[in-house]
Amino acid sequence: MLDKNIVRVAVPVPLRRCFDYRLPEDISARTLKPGMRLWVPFGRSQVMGIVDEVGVEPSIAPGKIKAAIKTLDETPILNKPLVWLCRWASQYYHHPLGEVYHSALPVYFRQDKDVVLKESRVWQLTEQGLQVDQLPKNAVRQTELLQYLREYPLGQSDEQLKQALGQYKSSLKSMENKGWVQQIVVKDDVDESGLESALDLNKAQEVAVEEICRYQDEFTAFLLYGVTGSGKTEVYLQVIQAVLTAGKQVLILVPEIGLTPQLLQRFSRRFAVPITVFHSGLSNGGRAQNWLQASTGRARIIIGTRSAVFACLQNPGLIIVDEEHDVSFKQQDGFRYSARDLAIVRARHEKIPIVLGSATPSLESMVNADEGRYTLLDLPERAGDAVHPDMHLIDLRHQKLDEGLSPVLIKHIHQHIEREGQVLLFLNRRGYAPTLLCHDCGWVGNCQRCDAHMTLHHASGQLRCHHCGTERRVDRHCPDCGSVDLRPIGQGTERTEEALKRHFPDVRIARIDRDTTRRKGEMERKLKQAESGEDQILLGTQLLAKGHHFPNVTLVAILDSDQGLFSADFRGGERMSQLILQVAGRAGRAEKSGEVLIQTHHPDHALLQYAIKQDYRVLTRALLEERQLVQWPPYSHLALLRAESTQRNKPMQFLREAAEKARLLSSNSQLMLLGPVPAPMEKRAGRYRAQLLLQAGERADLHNLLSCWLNEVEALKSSSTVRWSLDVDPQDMF
DNA sequence: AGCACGCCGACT
DNA sequence: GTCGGCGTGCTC
Repeated sequence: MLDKNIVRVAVPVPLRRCFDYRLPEDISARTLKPGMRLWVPFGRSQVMGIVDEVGVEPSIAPGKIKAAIKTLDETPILNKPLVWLCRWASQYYHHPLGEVYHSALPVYFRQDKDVVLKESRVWQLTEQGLQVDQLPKNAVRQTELLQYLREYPLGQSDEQLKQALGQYKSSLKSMENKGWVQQIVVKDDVDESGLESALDLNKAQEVAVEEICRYQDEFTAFLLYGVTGSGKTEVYLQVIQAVLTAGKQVLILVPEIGLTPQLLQRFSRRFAVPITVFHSGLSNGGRAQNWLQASTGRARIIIGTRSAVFACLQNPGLIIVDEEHDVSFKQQDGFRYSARDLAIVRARHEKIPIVLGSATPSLESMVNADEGRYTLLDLPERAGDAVHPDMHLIDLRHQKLDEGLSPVLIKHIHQHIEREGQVLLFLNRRGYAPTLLCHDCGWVGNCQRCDAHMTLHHASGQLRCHHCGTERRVDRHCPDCGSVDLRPIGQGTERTEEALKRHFPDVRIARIDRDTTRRKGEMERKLKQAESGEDQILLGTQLLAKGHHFPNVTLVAILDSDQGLFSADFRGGERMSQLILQVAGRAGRAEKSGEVLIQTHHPDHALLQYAIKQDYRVLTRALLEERQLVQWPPYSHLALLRAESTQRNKPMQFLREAAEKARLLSSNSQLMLLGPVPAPMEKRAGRYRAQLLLQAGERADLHNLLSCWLNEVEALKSSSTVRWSLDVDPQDMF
């Protein structure tokens, strides 16, 4: 029997069900809507829940139902399309609805507190400030601020200044005291003078813009496939212009925080509309404010990382997913959603176009385009005069290497530096050396908590485990036999930097990896310096491969491509190919022609051979044939049940029982069970891990099974002895 | 996930 | 005699 005073509430606990509450007299069932926040008693405490349904049949005895305390909203904080998206995601990823809602909301909204949207303010130069031309040499910060604000006549928010310049507050204050800058309240209709104007488009760009704009009021998915430098961003900008003109909002998803400042600056030079950002670098307060900017419709452009796919929008008109192939769109723990996939689902539901952009689209997207679900927009030319870089393999076999650098490579670095070019080197291993070995007794620096070696970090004199973070001081002596003959084995960026310094003593070398960019803002500072061309050799990990523009780079080299070629993950080849082509895009963008060198022990490997021809289409065809042959995605669909415990046998035992249940349920469907097997690195951070893979030809078969199966899995006694989770469409199997 | 209840070991 | 270990069970 339906009772209008009973509401179903999604509470932030890892339970795949909702809880019922009775409405007290001061809350009317009529004003309560799904998507509203409700303050409710839960266990011994009180939590914020989201109303899922009003007027339901109670699922437990009426006597057990508690009364809700109060509502926290007058209108639903999550609008209808967002409630729909969260419910959809909860079902698709089989993740508790309460937790899905929770990840869609900034932490501020989880508390019993009022959050109101403040006016947005920006800093501008005053007349007086514009006239200042020379500052004392030591006023570095002020000079920077002055220059920077000149570029933005419409002003910059605290947020934007912080992103661009880091620590700036005190310098700005003293400039304010001198009357050079002032803070003004942004009006919603800003004047458009001083903005950059649109660039001329080439034929392909023009077609892309026209195509996308043609479908402004319906769902269409576009795959914007364009090599680096083909002018994807200009296509985005012109399409955004059209959407803004129509009075709608644009949501742009990017893979990394590191990419937001660049985009933010480019957009704010082009559009006179409020822009807001969503990413993990924001404070809680900032997050809440930006969220409100988007949900009230004040912000017209919203740029963010993964979680921004849940940004509540007043009037969305377009979604863009930039670098759609990037794995960071998939959340790797907890609620394991793919922001790219949810963005598609969202666009379809909101009836708006979505653009997926990449120079190296994922195989999934390529197949979707081939089969007509996405409209392919090809940007074949490099804008401007830039040409494809020359790409060559360096055969490392029988070569005498100096810390992983071949003589051929060293010669090329010399040549490029002599010609004033900049050199970019990739080595995907930070630290000094992957491990430390005792030459006398064979002791190696293993991690106690993981099945892994500890990486030697020379500068800090430590062995550090990159999987759990454990650190240990390095002695002069072997801990086992006391010998002093301890030898670092293999190369990391720290060691390669040392070798480079030896070869190029007069050259400025910058190392960019997580170790050298630990401090906040350090990454931005280093990149800025690198982009200016001040450093002649840039050495870094994959951090460097993502979307940064280094206009002076003429030589790019991958020092060790072999580890990617023989990865245990079936996506290893795809990742490696994407990396090579992304990296190649960093070479020779401007007037200087570029060169790309790849060091390998397997110069005949088919993937490398395809990659150096720089034809991603041919490459994907080869990769897809392989996938089809063994029926891996995109030709099948996967779900991975993971389990971990501090006791070695528990995860396997639980997964064996779970597999048995699955076998019983799936006797007549096309479902394959692979495993359970111990995870490739069985022990990590002191926990033993195992996994069970489910594979199905049809997505529907998989999902039909999952719902029933998880209920049974939950009911297993062994399920409470392990930590387990389901990963739908896993990206990284390990 | 929290948080309690509950039944067995080494301590002031 | 207590303090506290973490196994098990519940949360409307």
